[in-house]
Amino acid sequence: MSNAIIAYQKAADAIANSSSEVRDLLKEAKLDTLPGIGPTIKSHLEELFKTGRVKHFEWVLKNVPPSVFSLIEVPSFGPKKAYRLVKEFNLNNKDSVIDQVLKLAKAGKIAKLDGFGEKSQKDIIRAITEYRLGRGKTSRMVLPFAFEIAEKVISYLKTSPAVIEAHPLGSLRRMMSTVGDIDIAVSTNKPAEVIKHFISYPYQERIIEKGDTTASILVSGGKQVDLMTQPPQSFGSLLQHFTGSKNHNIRLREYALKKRLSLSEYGIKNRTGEIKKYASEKTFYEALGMEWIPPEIREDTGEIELAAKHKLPKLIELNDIKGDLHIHSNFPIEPSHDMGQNSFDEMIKKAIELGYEYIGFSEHNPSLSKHTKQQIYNILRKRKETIEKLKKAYQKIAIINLLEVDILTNGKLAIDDKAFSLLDAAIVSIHSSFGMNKKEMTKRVLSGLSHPKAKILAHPTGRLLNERPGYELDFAKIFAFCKKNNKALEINGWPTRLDLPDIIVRQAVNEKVKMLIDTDSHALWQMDLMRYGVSVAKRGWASPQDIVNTWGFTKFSKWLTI
DNA sequence: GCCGTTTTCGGCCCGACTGTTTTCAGTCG
Repeated sequence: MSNAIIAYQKAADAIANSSSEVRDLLKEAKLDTLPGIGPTIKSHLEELFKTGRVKHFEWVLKNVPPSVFSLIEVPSFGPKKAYRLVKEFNLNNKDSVIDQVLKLAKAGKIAKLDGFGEKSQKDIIRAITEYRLGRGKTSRMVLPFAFEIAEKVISYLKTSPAVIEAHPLGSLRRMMSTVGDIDIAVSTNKPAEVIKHFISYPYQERIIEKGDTTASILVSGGKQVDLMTQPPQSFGSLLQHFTGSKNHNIRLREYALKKRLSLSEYGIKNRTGEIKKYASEKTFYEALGMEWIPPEIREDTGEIELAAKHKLPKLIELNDIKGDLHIHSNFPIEPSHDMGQNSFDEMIKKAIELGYEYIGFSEHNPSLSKHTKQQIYNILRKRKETIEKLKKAYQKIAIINLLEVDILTNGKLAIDDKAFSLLDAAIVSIHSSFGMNKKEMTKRVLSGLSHPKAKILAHPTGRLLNERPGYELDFAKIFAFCKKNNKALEINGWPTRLDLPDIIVRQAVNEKVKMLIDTDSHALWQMDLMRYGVSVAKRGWASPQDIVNTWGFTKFSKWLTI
């Protein structure tokens, strides 16, 4: 592949992984701060945003029929094969090109081309037929769903004495918010025994494939789980390779090449061609002169350079969390949105079990349409009385009287100042009119956050994974406001939210904006979902000091001004 | 086209798999 193509792909990747809009970077003349964007691509982007087109691209594309791009959509067709077929048979209709290729293959005309044969022709028929059936396009699972499937399989695997270690691989191990495949690596000296144990998994629906060292099963729910085994002496290299990310591995190999070392899933090859195996990832990274890099940040966004200097930050861990502030009980608040399923008492006991120093209750505000201001006040007064009693009853844990208050379309909050006086502090959030533009939405959010008791902005982007992208906010403005006024942005651990997204967390960390991690629990069991919020924070390079609910209660309550 | 732990020039990740090959080219992860 041409090196210019690689350069363009790297640039595209940098833009996709940037937390800022290209348009904004352009405006602030910060475009070439993105790695992979140099003078040429920068000037192309400037031209694109100024005139809506790029002369250079038009010149390049003049010789590439659009039908080539349609054909590349089909797996097993790359640029070379697609271009060749389009040119050879003069297929210039981008809408019918795939059908035409299928027809040509069925008519036996493709096998006659130089470099093609009967087998390639059959492959083409199969590839297009599968593509037409929509295969290989299964949507990615949200992280907690995939993680729990993997966790069950892994704890089952560990019941076999032949299993020395077992870990998830790929995006699952890196704790990305959505996950494609569930792959698990097992360290063992008895692969046959492990495979046999694996395919006997009680929740297995079907064995897809069973080899000497690998196997795949379908588990209930229709998800595929792949297993690969490796002896302990080479387990580290395998784990490292299949954890990725692709970009992390590429950068790591480029780095190693400079030391005349070549990396692969088998180990590290030195200049004499000898391959050294690694039992652990720690020794693998150490052989490159680096400290071990947590999987969550293996995305080639600076972690390799810092690991080489042994200067990676200390990332937040689950046991740093000292309280959960976004909890919906079943108190009869007659709310605007979903009510919780469990009582204050049940949820407090669960928080104690989790070892928390404090817990904040934050049901939705009473519905505006069904109540007068006075009725809302009365409900909240009754709620405050109940919580005050609980504060006295529980010595082991501090209880905080919060509320999740809607920011209305006009930027006003759903309860008035009199009602606010009944609260310790409030979480504010958007639950309506998602269609507002970036400028209006930013204004609305900042207006809501400006109330002195509004300390936390919940699920800031409003996204729902696999459902909706969320609204747009001007995060530069939000960050500046939060920093100036001592507000915090929430990292919501709800499985389909995971909001803030990790790349925005990273930016908030850089801007020294405070955040906190909540579960948004509406039931007891959901209070265990904290670890997914923590994984988002970790992927955003957050340290304990960035997250206010890692603070002890004294410091935390001072920040909350109660 | 981009970039800097041998560098402002000379490189650019690695291996599996497949097919058409007899030493390689394309696609994929």
